[in-house]
Amino acid sequence: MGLDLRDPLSPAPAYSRTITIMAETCDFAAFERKWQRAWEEAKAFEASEDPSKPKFYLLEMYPYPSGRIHMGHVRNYSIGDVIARQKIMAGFDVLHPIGWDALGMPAENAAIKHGTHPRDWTLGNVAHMRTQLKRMGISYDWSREVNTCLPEYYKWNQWIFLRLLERGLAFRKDSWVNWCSPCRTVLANEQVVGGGCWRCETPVIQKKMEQWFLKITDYADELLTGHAALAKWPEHVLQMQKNWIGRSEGAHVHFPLEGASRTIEVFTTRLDTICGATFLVVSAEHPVVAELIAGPRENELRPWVERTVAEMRRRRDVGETEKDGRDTGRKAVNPFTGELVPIWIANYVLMDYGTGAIMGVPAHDARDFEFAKTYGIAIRTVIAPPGAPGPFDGEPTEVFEDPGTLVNSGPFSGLPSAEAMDKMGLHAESKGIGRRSTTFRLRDWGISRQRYWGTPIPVVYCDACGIVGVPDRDLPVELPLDVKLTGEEGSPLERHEGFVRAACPKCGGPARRETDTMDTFVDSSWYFFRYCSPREEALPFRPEAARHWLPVDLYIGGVEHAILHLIYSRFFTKALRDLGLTEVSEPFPHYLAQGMVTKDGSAMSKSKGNIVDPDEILTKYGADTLRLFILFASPPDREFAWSEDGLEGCYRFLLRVWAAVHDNLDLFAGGPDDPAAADPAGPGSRLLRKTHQTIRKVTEDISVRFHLNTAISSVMELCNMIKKERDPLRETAAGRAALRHALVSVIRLLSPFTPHLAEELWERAGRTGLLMRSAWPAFDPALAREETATVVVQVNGKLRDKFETAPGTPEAELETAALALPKVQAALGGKVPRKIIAVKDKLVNIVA
RNA sequence: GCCGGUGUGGCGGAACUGGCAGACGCGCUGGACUCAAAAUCCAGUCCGGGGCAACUCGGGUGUGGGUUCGAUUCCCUCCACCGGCACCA
Repeated sequence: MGLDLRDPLSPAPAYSRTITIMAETCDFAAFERKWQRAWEEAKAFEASEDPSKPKFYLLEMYPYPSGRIHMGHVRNYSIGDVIARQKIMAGFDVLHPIGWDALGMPAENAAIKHGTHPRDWTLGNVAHMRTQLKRMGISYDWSREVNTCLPEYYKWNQWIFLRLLERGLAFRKDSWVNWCSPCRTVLANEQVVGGGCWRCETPVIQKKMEQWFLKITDYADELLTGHAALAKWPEHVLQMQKNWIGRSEGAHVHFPLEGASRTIEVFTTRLDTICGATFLVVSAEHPVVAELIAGPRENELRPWVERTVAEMRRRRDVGETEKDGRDTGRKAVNPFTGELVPIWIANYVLMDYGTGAIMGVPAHDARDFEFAKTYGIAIRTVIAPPGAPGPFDGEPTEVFEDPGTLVNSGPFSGLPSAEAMDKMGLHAESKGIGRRSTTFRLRDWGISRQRYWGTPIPVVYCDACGIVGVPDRDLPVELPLDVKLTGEEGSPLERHEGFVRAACPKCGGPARRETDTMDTFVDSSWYFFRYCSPREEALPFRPEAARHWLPVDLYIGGVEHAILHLIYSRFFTKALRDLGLTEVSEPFPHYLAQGMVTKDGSAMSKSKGNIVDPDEILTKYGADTLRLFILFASPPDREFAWSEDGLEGCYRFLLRVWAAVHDNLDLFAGGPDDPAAADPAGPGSRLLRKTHQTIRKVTEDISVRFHLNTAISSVMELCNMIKKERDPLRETAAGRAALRHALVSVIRLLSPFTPHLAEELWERAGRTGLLMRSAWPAFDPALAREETATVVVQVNGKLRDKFETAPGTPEAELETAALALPKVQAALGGKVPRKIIAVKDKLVNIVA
């Protein structure tokens, strides 16, 4: 070989080879466009819903149309494309859709800044990004494209909302909510990350507002138990969701208030420690506080309570603060011991978890211990550590939080913790003083947003009828386009008279329209259903279409949505199931969490200034090189480090493939590739075997392990062998057949990764019809089988020699052969083997 | 603090079920081609020692231990980094 590999982006040189073949310039730019057009004309990627084929629904997270695609998108969509294309060739009916998560604040902020309309800004971005994705050659079924900012999409957000409203799963609540000042809107708990806004990182403050919520907590238990069906999710994502849902088993117990008819209810996960409850603490925000402080000390306590409440609201979500409390002077009865215990108000008890009140068991809870030490409250041991001698009547000097054996607990003394919790729960239930129960950390999903560019919440407020849902026939409630976006406080919709003023659908009287819009995570919670029947006009999606396609067979996307989108979507799917629209309970049984794209050690970001723009790379190298590199440099679920040198290496590899095919172009003149013409025992046998081993490896790496990087390296290995063995092989007919078969296999195996180059070489090798329409290569296990096995010989575990043998040679023969090796004898140095371990086709280890 | 993940050459990474550590690529070194450079091609490249040499000896997968004939792989300890949760009773 010795082909001239010119820079394909320089003008085509009139260059001829002196050997046998005309060198054609490898013009990526030209043939990438050519094949993109050919696929489009052939509708090669439109899902057929052909019942004779097995279906495969492959989904990648749809992008927010921010303006341009970034490397994270390139990676996500390149990974998906390899799998989609391989599945298509393997005979599946593949649904591989794309759309736009097109509502949201950036559009509105851009509009305020640049005086454009969010709609124009968004649609402009969509148009640009669509051409970028097409330039990447991703195998999307563009006929199913959805765009959430169009009324034809968000109409169905409203429809679903109304169904949830009818079932009480959407409700209005006046509560403290997370407020982000720069974004001028409320945020859901999931959207507060480390105390700050998930978008702009500004610390959120608490505001009391009446808001719309979706009752995700109704599904808390199922969201957790559903994990059993998610065996193909990464462990850490399940763990994150588990933490987020925060299920705790325990008991609710009533402590009667002394001198009153009411009780204070607490939640505990350690009912076994209740006899050690020497005080009660209520959150400073607890409604009972007003009653507790009423009386002579009110003037003393009220200012402290007010200060503490203000402090707690400001500090919410920012870690531990010093414990501070006040004794109310009031007492409650411990229902298990009958003792009177003091009631304290403190800053360390959260109002929105459990009941907002706890029993203080200082001997067995570190926080209560700290509090009791500070304020001199009695501490009593009720759980003995295993094997501890006792007695347990004095005050302990440290906390013991593990389970143990009950002491000082009346009739329950002597029981182990687990058993005591059961018995004491039953006791509480029979006496009517409490019940065993489960509590969750998960909160209902606040979906109201005080911004313009979102789905209008379809309700009106009528003085006579109250909250009234907009009737289905009046959907969509369209977002008015004639609004003034000024960036002032309050929703622009509030100031839009024509929008706000409405007639009550019930009584016809004057009514006011809801001006909040929906969280955009509502849109993405069901978009994968819409893809199944994207132009459906009677329902959000056709149930039969959903039945055909759902669940999504493989979902690919970044892990940053582990407890946002991925938990909301699971909730929506269950809610839609309960509405009778689908039968699936889990939308994504298989989730592949793609790793981050980094450069110089940190994630690509504007603030770090380490962004590489895919457009630049596409212009310089083309789509195939970019795709290949981003898939080759690391496995999909790991971090990916950008490197221009590595990219260059992939580019060179593709030129070598181009050269290898052109250098042997004469072999393809004789008709189709026929592996039978290659002789498994003849001159091309090594290459033939390597070819079939490579087909096997690439097939498995793509479809079983998703190790796309090793799939690519195995094709590289095959290319290296082709190059090395080319000249002698061309001497014989069998050799030429093996060479041709290997080259054709390289083209076909590369097609999911570098589809344009593969199509181009397929055509140049004389094949007719699209490579995409041809079948995925099958491997012949007989041809892939090694004809010899290498047996390594160790002496005392150290490698000393190796030899070749026929596969399946019995262990006894291997032992004899190994002992006969001179190097082995030398290593033994006359010592007599004590033991010999032989493993068929693998090794002999001689222990002396 | 609790939970989860990761740790392998100069770099990205490979080794699938406990059996040849470092595939493939980058980078680097030397050579060919060239007036020269680039590109391309060929050869080498875990570390250390010995040999003119085909070679040979020793060490080596974050640390320390364990199980095993044999450990990157299984178990325990510790360390580092990344991520989640965090006064959740």
